[in-house]
Amino acid sequence: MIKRTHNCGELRVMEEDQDVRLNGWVNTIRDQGKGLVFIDIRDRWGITQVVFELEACDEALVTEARSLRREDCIGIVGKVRRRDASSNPNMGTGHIEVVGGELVIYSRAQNPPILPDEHEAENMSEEVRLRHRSLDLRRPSMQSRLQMRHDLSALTREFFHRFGFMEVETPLLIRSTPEGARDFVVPSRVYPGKWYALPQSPQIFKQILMVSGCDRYMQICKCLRDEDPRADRQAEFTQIDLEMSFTDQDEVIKIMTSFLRRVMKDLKGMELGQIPQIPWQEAMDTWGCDRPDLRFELHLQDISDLAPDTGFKVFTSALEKDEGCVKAIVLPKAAKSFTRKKIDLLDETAKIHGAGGMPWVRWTEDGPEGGAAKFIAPIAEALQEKIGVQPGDIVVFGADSWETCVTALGQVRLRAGKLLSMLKGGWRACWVVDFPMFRWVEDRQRWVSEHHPFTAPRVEDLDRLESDPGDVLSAGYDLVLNGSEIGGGSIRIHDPEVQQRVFNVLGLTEEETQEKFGFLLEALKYGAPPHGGIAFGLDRLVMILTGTDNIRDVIAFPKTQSGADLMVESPGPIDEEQLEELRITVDTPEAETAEA
RNA sequence: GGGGCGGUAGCUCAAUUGGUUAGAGUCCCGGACUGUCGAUCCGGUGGUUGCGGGUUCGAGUCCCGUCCGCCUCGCCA
Repeated sequence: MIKRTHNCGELRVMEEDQDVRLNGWVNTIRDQGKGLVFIDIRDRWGITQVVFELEACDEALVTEARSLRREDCIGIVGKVRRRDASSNPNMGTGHIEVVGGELVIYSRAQNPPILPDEHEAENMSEEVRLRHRSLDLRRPSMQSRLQMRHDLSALTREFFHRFGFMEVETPLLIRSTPEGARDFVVPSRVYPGKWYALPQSPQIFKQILMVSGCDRYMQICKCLRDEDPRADRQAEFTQIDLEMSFTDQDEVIKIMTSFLRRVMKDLKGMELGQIPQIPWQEAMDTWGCDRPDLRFELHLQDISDLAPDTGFKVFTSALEKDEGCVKAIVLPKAAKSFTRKKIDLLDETAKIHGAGGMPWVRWTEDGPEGGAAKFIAPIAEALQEKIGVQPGDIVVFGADSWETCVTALGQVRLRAGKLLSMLKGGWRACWVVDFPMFRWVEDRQRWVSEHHPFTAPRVEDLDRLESDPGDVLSAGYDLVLNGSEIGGGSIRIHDPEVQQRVFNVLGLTEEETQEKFGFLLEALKYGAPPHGGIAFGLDRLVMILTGTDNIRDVIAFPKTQSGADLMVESPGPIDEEQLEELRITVDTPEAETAEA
């Protein structure tokens, strides 16, 4: 093997006339005939042009170089030469080339199914890319995403190390607990019929570490939730997880704010401004979403007081509902560019998210026009006054129970923001605070935690925990960047009595809590410090830092939407003996097992 | 579990209303070329139209089922 002196991205005119050795892959071959051939050699750091010519070597070497094919793995020895007239300003190394004097072919490549070529990758089906991931990852853009991920991990460890955090590993094989997402489970061989669960997060372990006196814990850890993936969600994902003792909400927010600032500055050269704190109620009322995208306005405005005067049945019947309301969004100067088709898109968005429809009007010098104009006409003046609509604008309305109304309009807002190209540029973060403690779930006929069952209720709400659970706020907080939730945490319950009361509200009997969470309640008994923490979604943070909207692009070996790894072809079958050893019998329809 | 889009050469795509031997670019193979840089030019190989069934004289195209990928609703404390 040729031991390299440089990588393929670093040679400059400064190294002129130096003898160098490079290792890498053949990116392209430009064969000019019997006496001249150009080879672009690529490694993780870049691409360098190597030239084999009769003036510098014998014919046999040129012939061998001409036999190279894309993705052959090679090493070369040569001399750096300045390229004057023929320089290529598009490449970092474009002002030099290496005149080849020796060539070692480590490994010839069969004709590869896909080429690590950015031009082609733009159109390549993801299925093919995932199946041949080793080749896909050779692409510079994929390499740079992996690099960004590494840079973030390295910065994270360094940052928290300096603040006195200690990285502690927590187990992967734990026990299944109620609440939360569906668990991935692992059968026990030693205890047939019993199962481990893979952690949805190290939540309880990090709390126990606080009880153990670790004081400040952090971990970059895998979390697993057996739920359907999305474009920004994988069943298996990575969290930056941390927990602090003797802390409060303000301190956690302060440290994490400076962490995010540092990330943006070091990795993107961006100064992130002040990060406002927005109460959950305000976020929902104004943005229709608990993770508001502050890069554009299009606020939801309440017009419930004007709605009765319209005589519009959609409005009046909404107001009759429990917590019914009517809200409006002004789309400034949209009248011209918004065709009926775009309005229909917004209407469809509203419907998908639970609204019956989305009334709208176009505003002209003479007031409302089109859509629901005849209903809006009676309140035109008051409405103009209230929401500041101008001629040339479009106004869209939502009318329903509060939750349906704001969430549907919140989605309409996002869609409209995209259609109006308002999402460009900028980094806007906010903290969302004052979350409700519980949410009533109609299907299950019970309260569930908005955050998780270990989140502390606000002290002032403690005595209403049982009497009015829906009204209790928690000491929880989410960090939102450009409309994406990148972190969430809370101050935890450190009083076993309060913890038991919360479990009770969630409908867990004392027996059940003892069985499922006994170890936590036990630990809290022996002097638990006040503590709290947060978990950051590492994958999502890297997505934002690398500007991709596909989480699979920031994970080296991701899974598809049905949880398969197309490269290793997991999940796969296991041997009969393995099943027997685990005392597991499989009961699947024949059709499914026969298929392959 | 529901909705939407898609699956044709190794890769990216085309194929009129159901009609001849399923085409093109690229990759690959062969040839030409001493300054290319998404090299160019000439020639060539390459197909179970995801899979199974049905309708038809005839199916890439129509129907039914199924598998896979992407987006999305539910779900994701």
